[in-house]
Amino acid sequence: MKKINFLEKIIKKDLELGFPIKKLLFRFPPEPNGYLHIGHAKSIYLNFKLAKKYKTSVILRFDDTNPIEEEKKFIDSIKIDICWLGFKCKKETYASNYFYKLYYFAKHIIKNGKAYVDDQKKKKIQEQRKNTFEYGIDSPYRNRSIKENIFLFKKMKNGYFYDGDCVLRAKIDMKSPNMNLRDPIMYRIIKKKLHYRTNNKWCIYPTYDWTHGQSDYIENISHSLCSFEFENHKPLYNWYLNNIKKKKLIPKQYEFSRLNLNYNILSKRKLQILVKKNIVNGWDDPRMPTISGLRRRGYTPESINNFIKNIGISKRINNIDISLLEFSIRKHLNKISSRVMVVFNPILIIIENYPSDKVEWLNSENNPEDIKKTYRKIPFSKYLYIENNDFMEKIKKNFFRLSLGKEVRLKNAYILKAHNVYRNLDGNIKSIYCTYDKNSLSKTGTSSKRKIKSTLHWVSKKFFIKIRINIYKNIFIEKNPDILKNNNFINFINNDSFKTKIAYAEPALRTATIKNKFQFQRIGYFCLDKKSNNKNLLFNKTINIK
RNA sequence: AGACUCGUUGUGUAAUGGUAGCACAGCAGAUUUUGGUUCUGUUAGUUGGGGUUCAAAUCCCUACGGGUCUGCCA
Repeated sequence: MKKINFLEKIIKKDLELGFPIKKLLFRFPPEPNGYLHIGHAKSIYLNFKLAKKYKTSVILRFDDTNPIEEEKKFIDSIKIDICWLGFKCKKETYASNYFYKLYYFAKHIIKNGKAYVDDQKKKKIQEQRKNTFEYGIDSPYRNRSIKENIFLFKKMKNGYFYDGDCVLRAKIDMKSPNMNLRDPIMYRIIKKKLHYRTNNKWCIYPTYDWTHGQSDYIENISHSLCSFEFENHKPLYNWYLNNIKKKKLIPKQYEFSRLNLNYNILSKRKLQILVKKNIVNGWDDPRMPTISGLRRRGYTPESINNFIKNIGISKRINNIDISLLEFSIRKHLNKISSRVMVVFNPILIIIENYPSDKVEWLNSENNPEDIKKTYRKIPFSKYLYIENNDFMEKIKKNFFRLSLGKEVRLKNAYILKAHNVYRNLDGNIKSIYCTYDKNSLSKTGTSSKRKIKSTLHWVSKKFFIKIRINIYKNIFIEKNPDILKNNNFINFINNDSFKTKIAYAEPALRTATIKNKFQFQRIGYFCLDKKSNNKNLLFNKTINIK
């Protein structure tokens, strides 16, 4: 039986009660003030999957009501990210398309005596609003005549006032326990920055609360799904809708819990602080939980969508462990990535019974998970590098790799036996003298009966290429960086979250492209960074192998 | 302090009055030319107290705990 979340249940019930299925319509309403992050992926996935299930669609609506914060570049990035995640919107709209309609609705509300122009300063209004355990007090301008309000609202719109001089307020209830209903602001004057779309056409801008429900109404959205912080806004959402003309479908708002990811912060505003303070290198820094950051890190759309699917939708506070995300990406990358051999901390192997001028180009399988087998050639020679920590001089319990007198398999090559080590003057091991069994080549079957417990990756000293690798760790050292509130998450920055390293890779990596995903065998998953070039190959570590 | 809201193994999420299940993580074993993958097994849960009922995670009461709200942000 398929799991069905509480929102699907609500919709199912609506349909059972007679709501026409053809009128189902959803929306995704980002504000273009930053890049999308994995929390948005949850909302995107939810809406698009519902739309798909009921054969309807999703409108992408840019909630662009605050010119101070918003920019065109964010619009572009948001569209790219949604597309990359694999979703297609029915159409793309803008709240700013509805500024005139909203103005008309506002006049309607004023005419019904339900809104007024308040000449007080911001601070005064805030004082009068009081707090959650004290009644607010009415503004002295609350009972202006309708005629005067209409007159003043027009003057506001026509630019007679300056930023902060006055606002339009809904006349609801200054004593409401819900602060959102204590005469909320509907319009404010913003002249200090022009809107990136409407330019200087408007100097009054509708607030989120005033805009959102009406935009849903205009677009015939049936179910307006948002995260829990808007829960206390729902009575206001409904109040506004009840106070505009209603000839048609009234949208309904439902809330679900936003995504919280351990060791991460999922708030555009907070992520912006990381960008502005240069704690990270831009919105697409591979440490960022942004869609663009995850993409650059090597995450696939499939892995992100699968992760979102697995965590589900509910109304309770959730703290998702990062291991769930990691599981998703490993699962997908295991299926699709090409296996290659890269040595991170090299130690030299000298094969005493292998001719010094001989080179064998050995066949090597690209991906054992792939049904259609493909192969590449890797060079084998007398001098090789293996990982430093794959060798231990003395045999130790639970250590299956190379030690003196013991045999290991070299991946795709021969069985190797270590005999001696050569030390530097400082006592560190410089190289390991070994012999190989020439009848033990991989897949030839000759020595395959022999029980070899361990298989090592390696590169040829003569043919390896140097690559640079970016290695990332969690950007925060605290599981819940928001624990102290007040933007103190900065205190928990992990100063050790980024490292770069040189490694020795098999020559096949020279032809890597940005679309390829690699498994550096026994180490992890990696992909080419956008800053890589032919001379300096640069890789990002996506995730270590388990 | 109030209004609204949410409490199910370590983490998520199902079960809408009838066997508390699934995924991740953990642990154990098997397989393996990646200490990966795969497969098998396994540990662990209904916040407490009362009530209704043949039967309660589910309904009622109550206590406790978490979250949101005092922007002219969204």
